[in-house]
Order: sequence, then C-alpha cells, then structure tokens
Amino acid sequence: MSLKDTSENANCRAMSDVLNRIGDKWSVMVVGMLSGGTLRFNELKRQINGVSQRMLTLTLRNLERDGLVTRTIYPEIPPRVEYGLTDLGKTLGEPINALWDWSAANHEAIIAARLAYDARHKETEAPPARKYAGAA
Amino acid sequence: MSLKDTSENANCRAMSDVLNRIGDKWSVMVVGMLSGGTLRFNELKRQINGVSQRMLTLTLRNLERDGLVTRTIYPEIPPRVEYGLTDLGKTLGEPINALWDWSAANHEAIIAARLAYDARHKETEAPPARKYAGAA
DNA sequence: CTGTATCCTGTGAGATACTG
DNA sequence: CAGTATCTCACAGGATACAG
Repeated sequence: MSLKDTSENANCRAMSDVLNRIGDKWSVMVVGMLSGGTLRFNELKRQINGVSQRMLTLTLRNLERDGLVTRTIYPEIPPRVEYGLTDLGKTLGEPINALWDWSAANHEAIIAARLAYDARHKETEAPPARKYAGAA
Repeated sequence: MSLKDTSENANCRAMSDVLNRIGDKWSVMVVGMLSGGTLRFNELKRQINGVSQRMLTLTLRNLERDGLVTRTIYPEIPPRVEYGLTDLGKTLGEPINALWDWSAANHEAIIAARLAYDARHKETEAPPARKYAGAA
C-alpha cells in the first residue's frame, strides 16, 4: 500500500495512530532501551536521560496498552516491576531502527540544509520586532 | 548503531531531531503525497484531508528548510508554486514506508491490545475520567 | 521502589482575516 | 492562488508532593 492514500482513511488513520506512538520520543527511547532486555522502572528512568517520572509512567502505560510492552509486577517489598518488549514490540523495533539509521546517516545533511536555508533567507527576511509599516 | 545509546547524545539528538519531523503527521502526509510527484499548494491542501492552510504552510516550510522538499515559484498571475521531494526527501520515503507498512500490518493487533487492556482494567480499576483535566 | 494526583507553563494547531 | 498574521483553546509535559 503506497503512501498516497489520504482519501483512503483506513490506512491513513492506522498510520496516524502509530505515528502518535512513534513520534513520541520517549516511546522510541523506551522501545530502544527494552530491546536490550527487560528493565525495571528506575533503571529505565536512569538510562533514559531527561525523562520525568510522570512521562515515563504514561509512556509505559501507553506502550503496554498498545501491546508493545509487558509489565510484570513482583509483589515484594520493596516493590519491583519489570518491563520488556512483547513480540509485537520487537517487530516495531525494526522499522524504528531503519529510521534511526536514516537519522544517523542524514542528520548532518539536514543540519546543513537548515543552515543553507537560514542563510538564504536572512537576506530576504526582516527583523522580528517589526509590526506596522507606519512610518519607518 | 543500536538503539541503546541514550548516553551517546549525538545519535540521540539526531533521532529526536528527525523524530520531530517524522512524528508530525502532516509532514508524513506531505512526503507521502509528494512521493507521487510534484504538487501545487492547493492540490496538497485538497488531498491531505483536514490540514489547515496554516499547518500546511508551516509543514512545507520546515520540510523545505530541512532539505526534504523543493519549492518552485512560477511568477505568474495567478501565482503558482510547486512542491516536490528532494533526493534526501525520497530516501526518507523508504523508512517511512517501512513504518507505514508496519502500521498497516499491525494496527489491528494494536486495536485489539487496547481493547483487551481496557477490558482488563475495567474490572480491576474503575476510574471513568482518567485524565486529570477532566472534572476540574 | 513504583507509582498517582495536582499545578503550571509552553507550545501545537484550528479558525479567521488580510495581502500580493 | 499562495501565503502571512493574530487570536484562542486545548493539551503535552515538567516539577512537585503524596501514597501503597
């Protein structure tokens, strides 16, 4: 199925749906982390630099709900919870990896393109504090 | 390069950066549309169902800035502007397609997982308004 | 340790109106 | 037709405090 099918809402919605998960950087991080094996909550939190407890919890819940991540509670004291990828989660790892590779391969090109673009438009574009053209 | 490298900030940032573009559904749509050939502004607007003029403009600007999309102005009356993919944009199409395929293939599984999850948690837990912004 | 509830802020994004 | 500017609202997400 090609990308051209916006009118075909079924696929379009599927993609949007998945994109909402993929596009979330924390989800991607979590899937990446867990691809190396199961981890506990705080292990994840430590390894994923910059994630807040709240976001990690929400991310994990969403991933779990979508059937991508498993959550195993060990009713001990202190409590222990381990997260891992489901089979579905593992298959998702592949397209994500493709994207990761693409990013690594082309990030520089993008940066360069941005610089070029900005340079190109610095001449054309006017300063930010310009409201009306009243007097000047 | 594996996904495991959050500590390795270079790749991590590259990924985040790219993800910010990929994660945006309009960007994905535009790239998808343009993969079939160049289109004019309003052609895009019509074909991408639900996009506002504003968002389409912003999306196109970002894609152009990132070197993924070309913008060609024909100084006619009425004005005509055509958008197309750059080579870089085309290469991006491939991982995106992989994701698209994954979505198509696994969307049902995800839907099912969600239903299962919701059912599983309706018994255990019974909070109707799960979002904090709900009742206020 | 593993979460949930709350507050607060910035930003994303639609609607609308105007310009060239 | 193509695009910019502005207003507005909702929501994502960080910080924090509390609970099991």
